[in-house]
Amino acid sequence: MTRGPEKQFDTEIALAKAMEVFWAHGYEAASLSELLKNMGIGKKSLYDTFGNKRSLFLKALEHYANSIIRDMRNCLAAAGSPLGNLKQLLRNVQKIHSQPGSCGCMLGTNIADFNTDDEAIANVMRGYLRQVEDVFTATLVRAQAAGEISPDANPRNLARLLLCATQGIALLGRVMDDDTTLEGAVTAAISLLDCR
Amino acid sequence: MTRGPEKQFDTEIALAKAMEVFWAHGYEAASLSELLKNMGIGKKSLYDTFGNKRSLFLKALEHYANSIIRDMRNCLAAAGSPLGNLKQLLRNVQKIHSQPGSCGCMLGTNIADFNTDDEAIANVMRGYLRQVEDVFTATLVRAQAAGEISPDANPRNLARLLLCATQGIALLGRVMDDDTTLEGAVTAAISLLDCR
DNA sequence: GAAAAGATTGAACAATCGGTCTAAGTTAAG
DNA sequence: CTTAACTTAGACCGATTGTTCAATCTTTTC
Repeated sequence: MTRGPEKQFDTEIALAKAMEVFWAHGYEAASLSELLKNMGIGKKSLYDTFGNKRSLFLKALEHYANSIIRDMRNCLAAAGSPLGNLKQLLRNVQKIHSQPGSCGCMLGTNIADFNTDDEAIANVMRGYLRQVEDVFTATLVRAQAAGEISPDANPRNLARLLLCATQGIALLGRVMDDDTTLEGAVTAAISLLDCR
Repeated sequence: MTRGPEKQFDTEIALAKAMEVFWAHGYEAASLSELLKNMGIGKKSLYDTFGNKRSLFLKALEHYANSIIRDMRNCLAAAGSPLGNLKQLLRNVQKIHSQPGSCGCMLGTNIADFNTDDEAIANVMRGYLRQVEDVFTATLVRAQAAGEISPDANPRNLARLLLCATQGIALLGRVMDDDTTLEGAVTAAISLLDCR
């Protein structure tokens, strides 16, 4: 079997810690020294385990995206009214990003941070954003089938608007010092969804 | 009077060039070497004229914000229906950020780029965002007075939603390779504004 | 105990960062 | 022409970037 000592750190925990750093500061501004400090491992261990900074970031991004998409699905697939669940989700988004020290969505922050012509990263980002859009769409389709939103509404386009709006909310939450802006935006969105 | 040779470059043009670099890459990723190359001046001239990188950024940000807020006002204050003007603005936003090579909104990009605890920068950002919100609000108030949107609507909150949505649109435009997402989002927004 | 395999530490790498400063060049006033 | 004021290009600074690597340590197998 394996020879030599076991790893002195948990790969998953280290990855989660790395994710926090990339989340808070974005790819470029997340320095190796801060990553290492937060992950609690040495340089060589990082490179042996995760490759390099870029592939560590990709793994952390995957960890993040899978996590929030799972949470979204859980929230929106809850029993009861699809529209009610959607409203609840929007309120949750508002609450999370209104908290002081909130650092936005890791996807959005790094869309801004990465060079726009980095196609490899852009493709990964697009994939995750598309998943979010799809989750919104599926919920809106069910809401429409249940008669909760207008039969004339276009669920796919509505989902795209929700995607843009939530990304904007997460972004603005990074800089706003009170929650009136985010609260108002979500209130307006909910009231528009109710208008049939 | 003044002695010695005149400046060999135009301060305003150099500032506009600096703005382009900060716009495309964000504060951190905009290196001095690229700034100097694009501005076409020497290091010493930059530091003598603009102070340092940070104050150059603040001047460039001011230049950008004043410019887009002026454009917004022009578009929304045009003759005719306030709601019609607003729809036109949203379509313009979509078109701009759908173009290949689009690098988003300089405000949004740098909200993501800057450390969240940099209060000085955050305050400047908040000021500009608030101005955008106010322009949206004023237009919606006029649209409401003209009976173009529901008398029950809350113009301030609607403006906050439009602020978040447009920031999200600008952000996603950086990474999207086709315009279906942005087109759908704006279409949904316009159709929601029409729902009374 | 010897040897092999894996993990860790920390020194060193070249490159680049933002920023400073000296030396040279240019122009206007006296 | 001299001199003072101003601009410019570019060498230079220490610090930090991401990355590599040799040496050391620890544990398991034979």
